[in-house]
Order: sequence, then C-alpha cells, then structure tokens
Amino acid sequence: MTETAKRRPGPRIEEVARVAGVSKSTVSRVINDEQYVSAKAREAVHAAIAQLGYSPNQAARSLAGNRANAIALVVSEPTGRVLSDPFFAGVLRGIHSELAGRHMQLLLMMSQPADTGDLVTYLSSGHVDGALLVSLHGDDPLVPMLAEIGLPVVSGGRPLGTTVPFVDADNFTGALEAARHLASLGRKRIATVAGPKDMAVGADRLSGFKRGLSEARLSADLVEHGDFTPESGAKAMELLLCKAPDLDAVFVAADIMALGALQVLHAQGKRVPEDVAVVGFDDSVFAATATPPLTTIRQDVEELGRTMTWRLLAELAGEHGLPPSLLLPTSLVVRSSA
Amino acid sequence: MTETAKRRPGPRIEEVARVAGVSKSTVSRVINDEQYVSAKAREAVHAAIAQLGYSPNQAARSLAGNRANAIALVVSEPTGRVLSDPFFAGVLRGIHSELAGRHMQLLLMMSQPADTGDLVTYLSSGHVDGALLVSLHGDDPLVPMLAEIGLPVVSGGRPLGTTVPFVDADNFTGALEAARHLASLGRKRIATVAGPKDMAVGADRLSGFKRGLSEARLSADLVEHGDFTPESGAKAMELLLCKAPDLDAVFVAADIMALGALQVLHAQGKRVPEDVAVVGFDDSVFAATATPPLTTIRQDVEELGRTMTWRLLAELAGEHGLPPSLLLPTSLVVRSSA
DNA sequence: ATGAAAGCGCTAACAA
DNA sequence: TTGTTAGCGCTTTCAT
Repeated sequence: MTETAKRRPGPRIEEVARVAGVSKSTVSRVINDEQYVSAKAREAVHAAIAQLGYSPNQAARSLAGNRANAIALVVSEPTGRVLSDPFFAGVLRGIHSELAGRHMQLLLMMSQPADTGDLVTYLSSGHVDGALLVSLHGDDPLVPMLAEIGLPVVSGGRPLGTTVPFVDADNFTGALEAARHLASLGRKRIATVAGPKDMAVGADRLSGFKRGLSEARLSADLVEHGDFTPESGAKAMELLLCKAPDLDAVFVAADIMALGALQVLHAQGKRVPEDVAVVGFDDSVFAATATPPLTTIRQDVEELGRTMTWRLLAELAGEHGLPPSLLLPTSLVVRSSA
Repeated sequence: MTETAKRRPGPRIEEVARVAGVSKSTVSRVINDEQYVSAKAREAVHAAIAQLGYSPNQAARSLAGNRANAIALVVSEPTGRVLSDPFFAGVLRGIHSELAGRHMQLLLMMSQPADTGDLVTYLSSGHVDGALLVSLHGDDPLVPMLAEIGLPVVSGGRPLGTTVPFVDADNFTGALEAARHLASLGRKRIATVAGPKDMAVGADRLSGFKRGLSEARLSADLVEHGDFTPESGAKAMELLLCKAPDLDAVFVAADIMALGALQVLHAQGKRVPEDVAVVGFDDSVFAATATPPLTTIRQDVEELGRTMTWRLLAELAGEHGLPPSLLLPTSLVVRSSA
C-alpha cells in the first residue's frame, strides 16, 4: 500500500442539528425513530437532513450503539455451487426486500471448511448482529460454534442434527405430491434422483417420495443421489437407467438436476413423458424452458428469504414467542414432462 | 422495537497490548502491517492475538481511520435477474477469493431505478471505500452520479456511454470466433439471439458476430434480442424460425438463453446440430448438460471477479498508472451442438 | 521503534 | 420533550 484511501464524507449530525435548530440528541432520536420527539422537531430534522443530504456514519453508530447494524449471509458451501442456483438468487431477493428501508446492511460471507474458525471469530466479534445461514450441510461445524457464541441465527433450510431456528419449504409434502402425481399417471417403475445425503433438503424430499410410493404400493428402491448440479443429475440418471432400463418415471429432487437428467434421457432415446415421466422440484427459472417443459413442485424461494430475514430481525428486536421453525407450502405445477 | 440487540464482543486492543507487553499503538501497527515495529514486538502481538482470539472492531477502525474497510457490490438490475445467472455466481466467487485475507468486507446492494438517489447518498457517505458494479445498463444514472461524488468504481462488463474503469471479457472476439466456427461448418443461414440492446455485452457480441459473418460473405440480418433469461431465448428463437424457417445455425449470446432456444428447436422438430447448429456463450454450468451439450464460447468469470477486485483495491491503495480497462480472453469450446 | 493523548461521529444515560 | 456529558475501540499525530 503506497497510500491509503480516505473519504471525506458529507455533513455530520452536528450540522443537521444546527440547521434544524435542535441538539444532536434530538437528531439522533429522529434518525432512530424513537419516541419523545415533538412533531415540530421531527419535521425540522427531516427537512435539515434532506437539505444537507445527510447520511449517518454507520461506523460511529455501530461503535456508540454497540450494535453492528448489519447481518451476515453465510453461504457454507465449499464450491460456491449454491451461488449459481436460482434458489440462492431468489432467497437473496427476498432477504433484500425484507431489509429494504431498515438501516441494516447485508454482509456476504462464504465459509470454507478450512477457515470456519476465522469466520466464527469474526462473527463473534460484534461485526454483525446476527446471521442468515444458507446451504448448510449435515456435518458443518459452523452451527454448533455459532450456537456456542450465542449469535442469533436463522437457517434457510432445515439443518441436520442441530436445533437452530430455521425456515424451510415443506419438502416432505412437496415430494409426496410429486410421487402421488406420478403414481396417478399409472407409472409403476418410479425412480428418484435425490438430493445430497448430508442435507435435510435431500433427506426430506426423499422421505416424501418414499411415502408417496408406499401409499401407491410401489417399491421405492430406485434411488440415486446428486448434489444439485446438472452434471450430478445426468450421472444419477445414467445410473438409474443402467440399473432399471424399464423405469417409466423419475422424480428429480431439483430442477437444476433435472436438466442433466433430461439430457441423458434424450441421449438414450427415451421420450419424455411418453417413455419416462419426469417431475422436478423448485419451479426454478429453468423449469418452463426445459426440453420438454418440466412438471415440478413449486416453492416460493423469495418468500423463504423474506421469512428468514423477518424471523432474524424479530429476534434481534427482542420479540418473544417466535416460532423456532417455519415451513412454507409447496404446490404441484403440471407442464409437459409428466 | 421492544428491545435492541446488543453484543458484548471479545477482547479489546488494550488487552492484547497488555498480554503482549506493548502499547495499543504497537498492536495497531501490527494489525495494519505498518513498518517500524520490531520483529520481537510483532511476534508477541501475534501470539497475544492468537491466544485471546482477538478480532479488531471494524466500526472503531473505520471511525478512527476514516476508512470503511468495505467495498460494495452493486447489482443494478431491477429484476434481480442477474443473480440467477451463473455469471454472477462466478464473479462473486472471484471477488471473494481476491478479498480473502484482506480486512475488507463485501456489502451487497441491489439498485432499483427508483432508489438510485438513496443508494448514491449512502455510497457517498463514507460507508464504503469503493464499489464494484455489475450488470450495468446503458441508461443507468448510477454511473454518472457515482462519478460525480468521486467514489472509486470498477465495472464488471463495459458500461455503455460512460468512462468508468472496467474489466470485461473480450466479447467481440468471442462472438467473432463463434460466427467463424459456424461458417467453417458450411452453414449459410446463420441467425443470432443477441443480448440486450442497452448493454455493452449485447452490443459487443453482436458486433463480433456480424464481423464474422461479413468475413464469410454471409448476411447478418437474422437478429433477435433477448435479456439473458431462458424465456427470452425461447421467444427470440421462435421469432427467428418464423422469419426464416430455413435457418441452419444460430449463435445465442448466452448459454442461459440457449437453453430456451434449444427447447424451441426441439419442439419444432429441428435436430441439433443436423438441422440447426447452435453456439452459446459463457461456458456456464448449463452448457455441458444442455440437450444436446452446447458448443460455446468460454469466458473465465471468476477471473473477471478477481480482476475487478484487484483493480479496485489497487486504486484504493493509491497505485498509479493502472489500466483504465482490461479485456479477458475467451475461447471456443466445441461440444455436440455445433 | 515505541508510547501517550487526542479525537473519529455517534448513542446513551442523566439531568433539566 | 429536550439538551448535556461521557464514552464506544480504534488510529493517528507527536513526543520520546
């Protein structure tokens, strides 16, 4: 570093106070929406703020208030895979819309297993008021460590084997519906490309699927796991076709994996849905433009992001009696593939 | 708010100083990698930091240092569309890897046209030291406003009609190669699904494409624009087929749009590549598992993210003679679709 | 090469 | 309802 960047920001709170004809405290009260401020004073302060183009210094607020005014979005995925997923994009939009208008910044952090310790140190040092967790895997040491330091946390997606508050889609019921739909079509040899074994989303969708098949008195032995990438969906589909060339339906536990599965089906000359019916999960942006358009289970990921954020902020605000976990509904969307 | 969240973080700099047997100043110097610290003192401080699990309070650092120690990633896209794009995911990974180990946080901000003013006020108030811009559209008022307040900025992707520093893939050359490849296959009626008209990436890829066709003495009149969504790719493909049922090749200016285009081609009974050859752009995660696997132009988006970040940090560090803009190479990846 | 002291701009008691 | 007074934890002169 040859020289360090410095910025000389605009007006301070003191100038706002002067222009408004009140004290710094009053300005602070207005900024923080506190009570005990006369309408007149409030108005004057707002006018002064607008006139001067004032924006409070977050660093000073955090320091004095012993509050970071920021939350972290922790993406715990070694490969950053989830970032490419429309799921993540939707969640991000939801988080953002819930944060809009509040004086809260969103810090993006990616957690590699190697530096989980650093991350925890950072998060425990008051830089953020809470954290949103996404794409948690079963064995992630992050959750217990965060629990230990007492940082308020909400997970997007049920975490395996831990008890932090979470918001999730009703994956079980969604997968159940998928299986029922395929069974109702008269399919008898129904396979599934399941999600990762070490994630609840994988386990839950698989459970729902199995339940649906057992309802229909069908065997649920055709199971291959993928990791929410198109490649893994393709590989799993190849394996399934190899083991059961006669399969007539497949539930792929994520649209993004269904893309790969569809490719393999085409490559092997299977017609969709005539020979093999396919149901996905998510109703992501790829479902409608898949070849053929994908029948899938819809979940509202933006709502998921909003709900996670609401839950975390409510906890930060000291609200009591908050539900430890929330399940969002899913629904079947029928297109051409099944 | 019934109650406000507060956190009582770990050790302060003072305790580190005590344990290390030096003054706060010395600890500060070590933290900031300054000169004039004896090896002995440095060592003692590092030991103390490790022993106490100390992490400096960013708010205090920013306040005292008149520096935010943070940069913003501004996604200027009304719909948040770009978030779902593997392009964005890659850029994010690149940014993150370049930031790793530096004491810099990444703030994620989404800019809606409606609140550009608020955003600019925020950015100009010293909350961040600089900004990375992504997915800039031609008419975005953000860029001139940012230029005016003098915030260091680097754009990912060439901005239209403004002169901020940027890093971009060599879109022109990439598209040129795509066109040449299709021409070299003997295709005569070559169409293109171009990117948005109001983005340089759209214009540049279209220019390269046209140049390639003119080299081959072919007409480049079959042009439809999309907006980097699969749906738009499908719609553009339909239009092209309607206008020119005899087309035998198409260059789709983004893999993510090619997904939609491929669906339409299949639906209309066109075999790929026998009847219509398809070349995409990006070599995103979808290219290899498209139906059929997509021949495409590869760009290294992670490198793009790293380079943008490097460029911004170098400027913040006061380095001189930095290139105003940088172009990253692209390359043709041949798969089955062309 | 190191330490002492003075703030950075704000919020949070407390007093009025 | 409002103003006054201390800090929040760090960086940064300025001495030494």
